Formats: sequence, structure tokens, C-alpha cells
Amino acid sequence: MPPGTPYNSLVLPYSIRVDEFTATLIPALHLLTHTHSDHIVGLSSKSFGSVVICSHDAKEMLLRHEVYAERALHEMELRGEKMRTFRHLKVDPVKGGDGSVFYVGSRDLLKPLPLHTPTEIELCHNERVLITLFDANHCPGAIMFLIQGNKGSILHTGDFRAEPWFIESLIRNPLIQEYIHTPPPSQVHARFNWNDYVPQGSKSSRKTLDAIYLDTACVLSPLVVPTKSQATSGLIELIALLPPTTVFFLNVWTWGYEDILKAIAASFHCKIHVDRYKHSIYMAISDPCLKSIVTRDASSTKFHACERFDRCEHVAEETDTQHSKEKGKSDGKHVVYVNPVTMGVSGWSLYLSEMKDKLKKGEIIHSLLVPLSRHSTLPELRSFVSLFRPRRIVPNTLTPALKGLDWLCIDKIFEDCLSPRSPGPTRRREISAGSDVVEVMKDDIGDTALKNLEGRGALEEAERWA
DNA sequence: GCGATCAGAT
DNA sequence: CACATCTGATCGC
Repeated sequence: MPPGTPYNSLVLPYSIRVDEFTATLIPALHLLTHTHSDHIVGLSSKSFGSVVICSHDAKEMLLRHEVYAERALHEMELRGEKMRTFRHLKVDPVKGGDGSVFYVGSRDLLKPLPLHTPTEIELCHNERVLITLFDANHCPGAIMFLIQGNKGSILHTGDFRAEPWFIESLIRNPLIQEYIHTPPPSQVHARFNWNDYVPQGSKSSRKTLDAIYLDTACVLSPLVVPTKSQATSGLIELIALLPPTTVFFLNVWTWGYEDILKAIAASFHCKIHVDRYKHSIYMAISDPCLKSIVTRDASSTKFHACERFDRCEHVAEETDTQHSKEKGKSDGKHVVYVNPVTMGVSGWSLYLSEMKDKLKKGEIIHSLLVPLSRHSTLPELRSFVSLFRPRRIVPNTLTPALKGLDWLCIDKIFEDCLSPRSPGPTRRREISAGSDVVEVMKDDIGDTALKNLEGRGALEEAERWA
């Protein structure tokens, strides 16, 4: 998932590459954690010809993948056949009229493994690894990989959200339990009784992960973010305060916001209108809940999650203000946009109470925010890492604009969450970065990148750890 | 010329 | 808004 991935996306010391498929480096084995576009770089190349291990859902999503421009053409009926970006990954054998079958050129490169099922995979002659898939709580089909072999055990999280329930489910899971070293922090898991899950006297059978390859997309955010459940239940409260004639456009602009659709459908006993493309994906993947809550009938519901740039008539963009005002008044319908955002727990409770006041006063609003985070921020990451106390942390992504400052910080950030590394010499270079490094780096960063970093408080956070 | 890769904006 | 996506420029065979 370039740019900014350590070790060219390799899971060292194995010749296994995760979420990067460019031809510049061919490993013994390719893994794919999920199908967001920054994780499938190189896969669309027609010359790609290696086996890729992924989840069943990721395979279905990839083979049905259509970029927006092509979906629009299809809708205008300018393109009869759907243009599937990854068609070359699965080419069926050709059957002759006489019943003969031609296998030349046929292929089926995506190899799905079931979750929670350790599977032996041969890297090369003599070297085998056990690979186990765990759901990553990031988007449909997204998984983490546990890699076990004679060169050590490594957990690759891909992109993930380590909410409290997620951590509890790992603690309960015998396939990863043996790598768990410490109870989770009590402030995050007040209800959790460690002794219920970890057998007494089992210390001797405990193993240590050599590394966690960690989703560091939000590692420099110190915010405590709401759980997905807190986010959706707050949104439900707000929606309930709006007039019953209100129509909603749910701006679920990428895979991973399905909890919003599910919460609304469950609370208001209705379906969600989705476009042809989303519908085809949701019907093809394994989540039975998604299948049951979506509809192609736009008139059957006031909740719409159709194409962002080609919305249905009920939530269509209103171009002529004058006209739309009159129209809006005449039929009493009002469109409210629901937008996922990044927000901390305190910001969320403030927003909730302010918005409830506004709505109770009957104030007209045009959008509702919902803080549904698909990545863990620093507090959750530290809880997650503390659980395993791995020997080291490798960031899955680095921010190119930080020029290596984030990579330098990682050891310090997780210093108190790691196990000691065995021999001295294997330790990476000492952290010697000071504020002068940060100053030099600032001069080097482009204006837009710098503003972006400052806006998220990431620079400040990096300086704090450097 | 085409596809692959990158930077910028949303 | 969003760290994922689209667009248009640039690189390279």
C-alpha cells in the first residue's frame, strides 16, 4: 500500500508481501487484507499473474469492482458490458462445442481462506507457514493475518478498528489467545473480567509475537473516538427528532460505513435504497444482515445511499435555488445529508446536545454528522499492542510528508507496550531525534501537506514523541 | 501512444 | 467533513 510503506510491504523475515502488487518485487506469497484502492496498487495490471490470499468477501468484491466512471457509462447504457477492473484475475476455461475444455490462459488467482482456520501455505520448497485470518472490523471483507512459521510469529492488522468488543473477541479466540500477555487496561474494559478467559497457570504456554504490523493511519491522533455503537446510536437519536417527512442521503462514500445503514434499518424498521453497484456487492458477500436491509426501490424508503454523484430523484442535487426553494416548500420534503466525520468522544457529546436543542426548537438543518471511525486512534492502538506485548511494531503506513519522523517515533510511542527484544545487536537504531529534526523537516514539507498535518494535530503529536 | 505512477483537491 | 478516491499531469516503455 505505497507510498510510505516500510520494507516495500514485505512482512520480514518472510518473503510475504501484503497489499502491494507492483511488478518491481515478486515475493513468494501475496496477501490482501481488503479492497480499498490504496491496498490494491498493482493488482489492476494485466500482467499480474500471482496467487493472492484474501477473504472470501474480498474476492467477491474485487471480481465485481467497477470504478465510478465506468458505472456512470453503464447507467447511461453507453456500455453494455460492465467493465470489471480485476477481470484478468479470474479467467474461466473455454468449453468447446464437443464438450472439450481449453484451459490455456484460464486462471483463478484469488485464493480465499475461511476465517479462524489455520492453513498451511508453502512459500518455497522447504519453507511453510501457517496463515490464519481474523475479521478486522474495518470494512466488508477486511481481515488481519496471523503468520506463524519457523522464523517467528507475526500479526498483520491491515486496516482495523480495535474497539473494546473487538479486543474481547480476540481474547476469547483460542487461535490467538496464546499470544496475549496482559489484561486489557481497566479503563477501557471496566466490565471485563480477565480471569474468565485466561486459564490459571497457563503462563508457560504463552508465546510472544515477534512483530505486529500495525494500522498506523491515525497513530498520531491522541483523540479517544466514540465506539461505532456510540456513533450510530447518537445519530439515531438525532434522526428521530426530525419531522417524519424528512428524506436522508447517507453519504457512505467508501466501504466500511455499513454500520450506519444497519443501525438505521434496525431502528426505523425500514430498508436503505442503494445503487446497482452497491446492491450487487452487498448481495454477493457473506453478511446476511446487509442483504436483508438494502433495496433497489427508491420509493420504498426515505433513507438513500445511492451513487454519491448520481443521486436518485428523492435526494437529487438541486441546481436552481429559486426553484428548489419553492419546490421544497410545496411538497414539505426536506433532504438531510448524513456525513461520517472524525470526532472525539467529548466533541461528539457536545455536538449531540447542541444538535438536540436545535432540533427540539424546530430549527432547519441540512446535515447531520456521525463520528464513525474505521481506524483506531492512539489510545485504542496502545490498548491493542499492550495486550500482545510483541517484540516490535512496524507501521503499515508512514506519512511521506513527515519524512520518516513518524517511523522514528513508533518505538517511543509503544515503548511501554512491548516485550524486551532478545539480543542487544538486533535493536534498531537509537532514537535521537530532537526538535531540530522537526524544524528541518518542516522546511522541507510542501505548504498543503504541512497545513493538512497541522490541522490534524499530527505534527505536534510527532514532536511530542520525538 | 498507451499504461503505470504521482500530486493535488475533495 | 473524509486517509479513500478521482482527476489530470508526468513518467517511461
